[in-house]
Amino acid sequence: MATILGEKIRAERKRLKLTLDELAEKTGSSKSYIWELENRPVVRPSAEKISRIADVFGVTVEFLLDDEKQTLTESDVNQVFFRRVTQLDATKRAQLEKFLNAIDDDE
Amino acid sequence: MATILGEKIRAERKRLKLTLDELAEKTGSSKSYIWELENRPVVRPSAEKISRIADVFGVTVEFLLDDEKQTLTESDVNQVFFRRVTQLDATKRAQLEKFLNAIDDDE
DNA sequence: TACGAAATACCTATATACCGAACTTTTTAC
DNA sequence: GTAAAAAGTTCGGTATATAGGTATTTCGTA
Repeated sequence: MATILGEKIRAERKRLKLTLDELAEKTGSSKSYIWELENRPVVRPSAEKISRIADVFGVTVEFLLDDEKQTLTESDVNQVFFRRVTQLDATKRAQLEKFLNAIDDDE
Repeated sequence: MATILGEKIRAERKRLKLTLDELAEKTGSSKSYIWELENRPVVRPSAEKISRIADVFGVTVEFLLDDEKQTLTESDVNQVFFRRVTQLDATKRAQLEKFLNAIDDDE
């Protein structure tokens, strides 16, 4: 019944052992609205609310909003790949970006 | 008169040489609403809209929303890059790995 | 110059984000 | 047990997000 976003919010709230009221206060919301975010079948919160919630949880907005992304940690494979990428010099990094642009055809 | 968010959206849109109409279409919005985001003195867009706009621009939601943040940091750039990579299908991901191997000559 | 098209600015209407307060359920302490 | 307190749920109302229209400006080109 709840959205994936709603489930994530509830999970993180529970992880931090916060009540609806506490999370509401920390994010400048009402507890009824936090409840709605967690439970209603369709929600469309403002960017500002989501941003403040992400702040309290210590996660990125992207993590909260991306339904594909169910876990906080990247896979080990990704971590290795990303470490190599961050260590590239600027020229090679630019080459890689260009290559990514070429194969990642966004319609 | 416009918000900092509005100015950022306009700046990025211009950088990508997009019209209001084009950005609207890419983000599933109306052009009038994109105009309002850029020009109205107060706006409170939904997380979904901002997320889709950030996607088109290739920036993080955090960059768009944080008024302090006027320029993209290294970690913003990396975050977007990594996100794109994780969303590639297996074939393209393999291509990218191969390309990385080619340019990343570990002496 | 003029004319159409494209871009921009603004207006109106509708759906819904979000709140406060009341209500119900669960937990805590005696 | 049972009463109070805390947590969670529901609901009605108001403000506003957003689409879709229309008016105005800019721009290319003959």
